[in-house]
Amino acid sequence: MKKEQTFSIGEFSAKTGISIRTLHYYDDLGLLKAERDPSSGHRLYTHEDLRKLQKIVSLKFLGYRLDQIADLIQTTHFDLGLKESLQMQQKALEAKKEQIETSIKAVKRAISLLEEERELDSHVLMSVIRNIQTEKEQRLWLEQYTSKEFVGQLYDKSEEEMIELDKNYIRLMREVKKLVGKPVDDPEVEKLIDDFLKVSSDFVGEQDLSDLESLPKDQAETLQKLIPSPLTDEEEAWLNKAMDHYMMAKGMLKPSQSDHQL
Amino acid sequence: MKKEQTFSIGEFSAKTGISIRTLHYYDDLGLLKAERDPSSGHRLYTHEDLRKLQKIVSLKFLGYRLDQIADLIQTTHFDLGLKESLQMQQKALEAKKEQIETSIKAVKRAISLLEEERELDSHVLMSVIRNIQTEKEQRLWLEQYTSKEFVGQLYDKSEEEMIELDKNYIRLMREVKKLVGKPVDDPEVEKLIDDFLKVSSDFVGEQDLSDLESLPKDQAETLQKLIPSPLTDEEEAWLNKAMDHYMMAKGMLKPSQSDHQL
DNA sequence: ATATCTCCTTACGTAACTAGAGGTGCAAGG
DNA sequence: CCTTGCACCTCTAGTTACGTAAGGAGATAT
Repeated sequence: MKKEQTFSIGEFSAKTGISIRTLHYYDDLGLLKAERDPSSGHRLYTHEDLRKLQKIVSLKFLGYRLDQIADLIQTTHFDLGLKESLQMQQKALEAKKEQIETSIKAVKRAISLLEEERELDSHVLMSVIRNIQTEKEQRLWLEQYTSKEFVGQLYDKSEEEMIELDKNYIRLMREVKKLVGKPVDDPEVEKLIDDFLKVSSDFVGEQDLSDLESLPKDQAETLQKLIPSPLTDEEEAWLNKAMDHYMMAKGMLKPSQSDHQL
Repeated sequence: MKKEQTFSIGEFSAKTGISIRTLHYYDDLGLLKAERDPSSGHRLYTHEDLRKLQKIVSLKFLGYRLDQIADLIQTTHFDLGLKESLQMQQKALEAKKEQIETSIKAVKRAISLLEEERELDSHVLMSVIRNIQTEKEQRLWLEQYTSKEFVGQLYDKSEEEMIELDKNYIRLMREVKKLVGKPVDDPEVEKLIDDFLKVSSDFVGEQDLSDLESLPKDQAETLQKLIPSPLTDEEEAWLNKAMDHYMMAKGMLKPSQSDHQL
């Protein structure tokens, strides 16, 4: 005759910090079935249940879903089989972590941009964010066609450089949106294109562009999908026209696919 | 007459990587309403919609919920008002990140324990995990009653020390589970308690225990809730008895609340 | 006798989709 | 002409891990 101390669901909930509703739920699922007081129908929890619940909570903490936990708590001894499973959990968790870290990076950059500019076009901000979001894909994609070093030089910049680039980018986009529609030979427009080219060359730094220029045209389209533009169709068309005109005027040939993407 | 190129939902989905279902869903929500071909009823997406979708995806990336996004995409210009909102996002994201990091830590430790031991009692492993999970609370709680330095010395150990401690812990628990029921004056039991005390003193290191011993008894209970034991009631009771006997025999007084918790 | 307390069950709400069933319109192949 | 297939449509239900609320029973306190 063990005196088997039991607890009501309320006591058990208070003891463990797990809500009554959750205990009901686990009971319904069969994950943690409590005995019943035959007269009242009230659930009775034992010390044994307490340990079982601790197991459940721990496994949940490791990232397992309840149905997986239902399987796992059957076994009283863990062996190397669990190791594999744990390694999968680890990978899943690390993926989540990385994705959150990228988001944090984007949020931070958005904040510092807002601090500098105090008001900006939503499309512009969005395109900056989307750029961060897709950076990894962009790199992987570019590495396919160029080299790892090239990509590294392109992307691995310091915090300040990044912000500087963002600011320039924003300024340029603002200008474009302001000047759109003006004749392509307007001096203001010419200055804009000048600026554009300067910022672009700052961006790529002192590296060799031949890698980039050897990209076939159809793949440049794929790249465009990865790097979103904050411009409307008209703005984009106008900018292309202005670019072409500038190139022609300066005798820099090739009035075809001018690429103004950063 | 703008030629307004439009896309079917399939094309749009392929272009953006967002599933057709999701596009339907966004349409139903009113988040991204597509025009309809009057004859077929098919959805028609424009370039405008593309940019809107990019905004949606970007905001989702920043951690906003769809209903919040529905509000946010109304405004075409962002200002300092958004900054606060972004800072909240940042905090939320960082909280998530921390929690994931703790989980990763737990998973890693579980893995390395499994590698060392190759098979172990599930309760023991769970209690190790739960210990990691509640470490923060334990620290906060202890800091209330002792000092920050004391707590720091207790918890801030190197990776190897941690694993070493875990291994000792596991060994002790295994021993307890093996010897449970033996008479308290059995030499094996005595050796176990010896071991227990040695490991405990290794754990607290060369620091002053007076801080810990001044904890009132009722609060020691609270601590027990935070630090789960992998032992069954019998095992626990037996261990307490053995402890008391050991203390008495060695003339170390106080046969009351022996505390074998790590 | 009534109010309060703890417990019970049933069932709907949440977030952001995914999956499936069942149906329409249109083009090409037999 | 009929069928097949494709791309699209709508509508319903399922997913995860609960939270919240409604309505009721039995025990205790005033």
